Amino acid sequence: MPPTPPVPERRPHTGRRRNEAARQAILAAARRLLAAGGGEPVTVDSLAREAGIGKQTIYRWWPSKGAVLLEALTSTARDQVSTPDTGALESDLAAFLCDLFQAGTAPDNAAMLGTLLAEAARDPQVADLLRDFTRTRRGDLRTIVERARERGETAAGTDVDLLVDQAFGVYWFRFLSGHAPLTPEVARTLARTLALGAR
Amino acid sequence: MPPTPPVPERRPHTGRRRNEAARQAILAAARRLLAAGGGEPVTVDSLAREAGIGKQTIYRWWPSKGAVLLEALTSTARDQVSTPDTGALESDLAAFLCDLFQAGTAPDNAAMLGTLLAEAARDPQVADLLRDFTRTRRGDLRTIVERARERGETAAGTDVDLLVDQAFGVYWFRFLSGHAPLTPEVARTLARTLALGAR
Amino acid sequence: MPPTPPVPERRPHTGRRRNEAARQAILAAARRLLAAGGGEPVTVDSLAREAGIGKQTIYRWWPSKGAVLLEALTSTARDQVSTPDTGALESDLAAFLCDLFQAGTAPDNAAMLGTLLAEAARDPQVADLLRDFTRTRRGDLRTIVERARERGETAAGTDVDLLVDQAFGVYWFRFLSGHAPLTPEVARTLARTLALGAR
Amino acid sequence: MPPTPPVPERRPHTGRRRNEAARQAILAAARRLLAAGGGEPVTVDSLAREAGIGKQTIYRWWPSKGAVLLEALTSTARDQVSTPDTGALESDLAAFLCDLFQAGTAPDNAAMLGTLLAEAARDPQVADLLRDFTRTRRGDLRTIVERARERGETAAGTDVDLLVDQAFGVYWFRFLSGHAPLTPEVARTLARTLALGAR
DNA sequence: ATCTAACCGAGACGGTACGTCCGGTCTTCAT
DNA sequence: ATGAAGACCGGACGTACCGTCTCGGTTAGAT
Repeated sequence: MPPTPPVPERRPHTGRRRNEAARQAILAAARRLLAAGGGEPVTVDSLAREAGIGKQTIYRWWPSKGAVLLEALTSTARDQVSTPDTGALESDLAAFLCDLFQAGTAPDNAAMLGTLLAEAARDPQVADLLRDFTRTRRGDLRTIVERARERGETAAGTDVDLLVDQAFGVYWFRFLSGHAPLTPEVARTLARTLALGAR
Repeated sequence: MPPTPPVPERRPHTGRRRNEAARQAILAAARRLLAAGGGEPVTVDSLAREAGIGKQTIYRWWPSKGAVLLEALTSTARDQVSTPDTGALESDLAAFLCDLFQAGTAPDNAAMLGTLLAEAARDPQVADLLRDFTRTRRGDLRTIVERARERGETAAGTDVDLLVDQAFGVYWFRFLSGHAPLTPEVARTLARTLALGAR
Repeated sequence: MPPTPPVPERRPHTGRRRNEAARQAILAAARRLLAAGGGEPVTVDSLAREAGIGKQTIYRWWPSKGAVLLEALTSTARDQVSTPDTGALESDLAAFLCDLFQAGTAPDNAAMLGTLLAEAARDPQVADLLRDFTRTRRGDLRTIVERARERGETAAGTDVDLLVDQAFGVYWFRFLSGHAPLTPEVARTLARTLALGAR
Repeated sequence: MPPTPPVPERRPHTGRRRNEAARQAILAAARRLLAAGGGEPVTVDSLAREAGIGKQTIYRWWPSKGAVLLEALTSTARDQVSTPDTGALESDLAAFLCDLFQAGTAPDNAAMLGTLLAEAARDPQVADLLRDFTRTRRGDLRTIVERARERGETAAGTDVDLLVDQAFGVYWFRFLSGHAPLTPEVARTLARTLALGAR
């Protein structure tokens, strides 16, 4: 079953200059297919068909299929997680992790991440892009912890990177394995544990 | 007393039996290819050739290539990590994590896991098997924490699952992303942090 | 659709001595499958299943699959064609050819020959056997012509082999190509032409 | 006169066009492999490798391997046999049959036909194509006989189709069975016999 | 107003791996 | 020893997908 019927709004050829509409059509199609669930792999042909464009148009602007999928993912994920500043480490962490868990468990995003990881594991280019993506996210969390350190909320020897990786580690491990939920309750417990451990 | 045996006349399997040597040859070949590094994907043909068997023999006993790879991995990993019992949570954790990190960063296993994850991400059956595998490993770590609880080393409200997932989370996250090392030093720091948080 | 349900009559294992019943079961199964039409290829497995025997039993008594098929065919064809002796070449030929054409156009035999030729064309052993078979049939026809020669019905320089091959050639060519019928009428016309040419 | 062309707006085929060079490379490779002798079966992979093309390109344009082989054969055979016009039936037949026998026994063509027949016998589509091919060849021979009839060289009741099939029948029967040669001498004898029988 | 070069949808191309099918051999247990 | 069952090796099959190339057509900007 096709995930969604091809959107019939005809994009005009622009010629000469890059057609932004085509670019957006590709990203939108990628999001639809990634989110479609069912685990059907997103092939380049299916992506081109869903977007109503030619395969070459994909390869003209992205180095590989995975790069498209990653951009489709990050362009939506970017603004779903904030870096709150409540003045206390635990509540900052709780807010950040609640957002993270919620975004990661939304069916669409979950499907996207899963599909994307499949690509990353075999396509080194995508793995690099994925690493870049997680670097950015780790940076967000680091910012929160650094602010707490400046407020004197953390002990001297605290390994900030390790703390950050404990948080993301729980998230990725449970997301990938699916053996335990990623509820707001868990987020709060984790925030408390981490804040406690940092003191 | 009824004359028929209680077992409802199981058909007494005629025909040639499964060749255990072939099974072991396949698993051994899978281990060699997974560990070969270079990131070359393990194809079914290469696996059959390396093992000196026919492709059909693979598909007769495993549902997919990934299932073979996973079994090859788990059958070796099982006995590379111990569940130490030093009498104190922190040192138990440190010992366990040192082993875990070491096994996970040994070039062979690292290559195996990476290759395997690629299969898992696209083959749901392999993903299930991988989940089973991690469940077993989590059980080992849980055992350590439970023992500490019986010794009264953990606070009442400690979320054991969360503690376990923090440990494995750091491992998997760094293993997959490769943004930070998995040294014994990190293992000891993580053990201290987790033991502290559990109190 | 299976050609025919496996015949349920259980043959007993005899042990020690060759089981003629198994041999006949194999030939009968071969005939059923060859005649089944539909063009489904007769595989060794399907043959064993249809006959209710093991594959090894086939290879114990025949060198290859094709040899079984050929024997299945010849053992039926042998007694469907006679070598009449009416005292005149033309009527002998007509009788022989009528029989030949009739046997060759019976739906079962037609399917058998077609399937068999497929095997012969790729399996040299079968090709040899098929050659032997046609040699026998050519011999039958030669006998008829030789008798006519003894009666003085043929000219001195008549190439008997060529005459025989013209008869069988028409048969095989039309049988294989199917572009024209093999009716008794054609058989009689051909007999007249050949008898005329021999004079 | 209507402004629109009479052709009812055929879809104007977009996309890259069929590569005639690839087509010719495939046919040439098929001819080489068919003629290679040794009886090695022509596999699709070997065909693709020999032609330097992908397997899919074969399956895109031919329904099966056999169809390729047949086209490879017919495209060469077409112009190896002529329809002579010497003014007399017997000499016309002799010339035609000499050509036919010579072409059919040339090692290259013989190997081709043999290999091809194996395909034809199991692939109905190829069988159809083969039938078309023989129809064309029969047409050539018919032409010769028709010309003789116009010259009054044949008796009234002559069955032209049967005469033609006698000629081709000898050819195919001996070619397939290989029990007797297809020499020019045989061709001339057959021509004399047939011409005689037609009078 | 014309030309031209980059863009577009479509889809054929070379190539690699897949999972299935089959032939002929080998092994197990029962008769 | 023979037979039924069926696992085994080897190897061809036809399909799916990737990333590239080529086709006719479109259009922005240079001439």
